[in-house]
Amino acid sequence: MIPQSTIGRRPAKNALFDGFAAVAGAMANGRRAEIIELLAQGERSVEPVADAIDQSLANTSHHLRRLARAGLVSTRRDGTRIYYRLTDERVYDLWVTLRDVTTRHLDDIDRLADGYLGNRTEITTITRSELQQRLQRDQTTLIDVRPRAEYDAGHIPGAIPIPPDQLDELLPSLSADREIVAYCRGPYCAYADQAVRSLRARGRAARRLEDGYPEWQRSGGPVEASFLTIS
Amino acid sequence: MIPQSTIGRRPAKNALFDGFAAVAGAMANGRRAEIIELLAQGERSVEPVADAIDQSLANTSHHLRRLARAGLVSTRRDGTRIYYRLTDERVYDLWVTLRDVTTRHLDDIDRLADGYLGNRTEITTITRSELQQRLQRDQTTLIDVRPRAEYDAGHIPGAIPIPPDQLDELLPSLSADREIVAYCRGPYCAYADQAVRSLRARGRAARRLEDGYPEWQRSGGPVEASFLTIS
DNA sequence: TCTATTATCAAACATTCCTTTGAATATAGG
DNA sequence: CCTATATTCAAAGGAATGTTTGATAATAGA
Repeated sequence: MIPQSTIGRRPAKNALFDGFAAVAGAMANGRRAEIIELLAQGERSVEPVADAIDQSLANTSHHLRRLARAGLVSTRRDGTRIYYRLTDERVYDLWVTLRDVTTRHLDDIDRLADGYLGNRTEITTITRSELQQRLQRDQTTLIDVRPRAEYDAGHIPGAIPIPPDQLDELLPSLSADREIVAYCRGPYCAYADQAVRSLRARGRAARRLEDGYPEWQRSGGPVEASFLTIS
Repeated sequence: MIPQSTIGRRPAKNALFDGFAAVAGAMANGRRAEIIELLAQGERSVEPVADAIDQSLANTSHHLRRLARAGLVSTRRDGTRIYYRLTDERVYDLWVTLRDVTTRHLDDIDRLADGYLGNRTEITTITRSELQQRLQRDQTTLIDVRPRAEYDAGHIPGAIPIPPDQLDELLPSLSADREIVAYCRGPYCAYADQAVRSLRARGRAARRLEDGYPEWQRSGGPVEASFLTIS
């Protein structure tokens, strides 16, 4: 029995650690986790968020409010719209660390990821540094398969916008003499996998960039932007 | 209305993000947060953990189990005891990042910390690098105010063990000609503050090390250990 | 002022989570 | 085998959480 120096201060200690737990609790819901991943792409108003997570407006508003109360997201009003964004880079760090720890230690996560993204053994990746080299030597066609608004808000220089709803239309128009690299929102974003599968089915050499655009940006890679916000 | 490319795969996407949320949920309880902070000091069996968080054995076992299911802690059996530890360094990173984000963004956290630790304006801190310099020049008396078993399991070279339950006995015996620096388990550990207050009340010059022992160790500072485990 | 749009609030139900209680399991040692 | 120790299991009540529904605020523009 270790002597308790917290005697009498237990309620205060509880309250302090409940504070940390409250922030963890804000991330402890799958839909809110999706929201964080989405807002890492750039600020959004409520409706696009609700669409992305397939939830009602009221429920989405509720989730956003909970994230805001924990300090993870901040808001800005413009006319009748309220835009939500991650409060700062550290919040993104927290999300990436959570994603990373989960990937390493939760036994089921590979099975779950395969369930969502399909078997990924055929999807080979290219590292950020290798991509940068190949781009400099003009050896690679780079495509950005995120929705157009996200491309406009910021993309890797030289990337061709191929929005997910126009994959079938635009993929055949890519020149056939070079390898293609696709990127999207992050390691658990389905768009790039979809593009790579489609290209390989046509006999083209295609890989996906490791992780996605936010990771590229954060690791100091060059970016090009026109500062649009979504909806 | 943005077109939904997740149509039909919504259950799989839900399951994937629920996986991330499950790990966040494992941290989303004040008592479990305390457990993580405690296990960052070294492995423990169930009873010392239950003591530290002032909870019943059954409930503590339940919390540890939940952390284990999320992959955040691992176990090892030795005779009748089962020792719990953080699974790896990344789990500690996750906890530190959560602590950091909470400190920055949760409005109440300063008030809560003051409630537990008292007004900290009088507790000045010293950085790790400054401490290292002063130790090399023999300008500082360094005291480790964690429980003895934690000192034995690893401490900063040259630190004098002053367990929290012997503060009043041992503090007067410290030589009076040098500044004293105290450290303990981390930024929200009360022992070092308690020691600094007590010393300053006696007219001694005293500061606390920023953060605590795990942060010192992790940032590459030298350590000395005798590899004991706690009960 | 009136209307349309965007977002939040309030109430209600079902679900999950936390804690306590008492019983059960696993190991060590006599 | 029997007992003591350390830990987990199972059940139950109360609290917190997630979702839906319908009503309520706040702004822009006619």
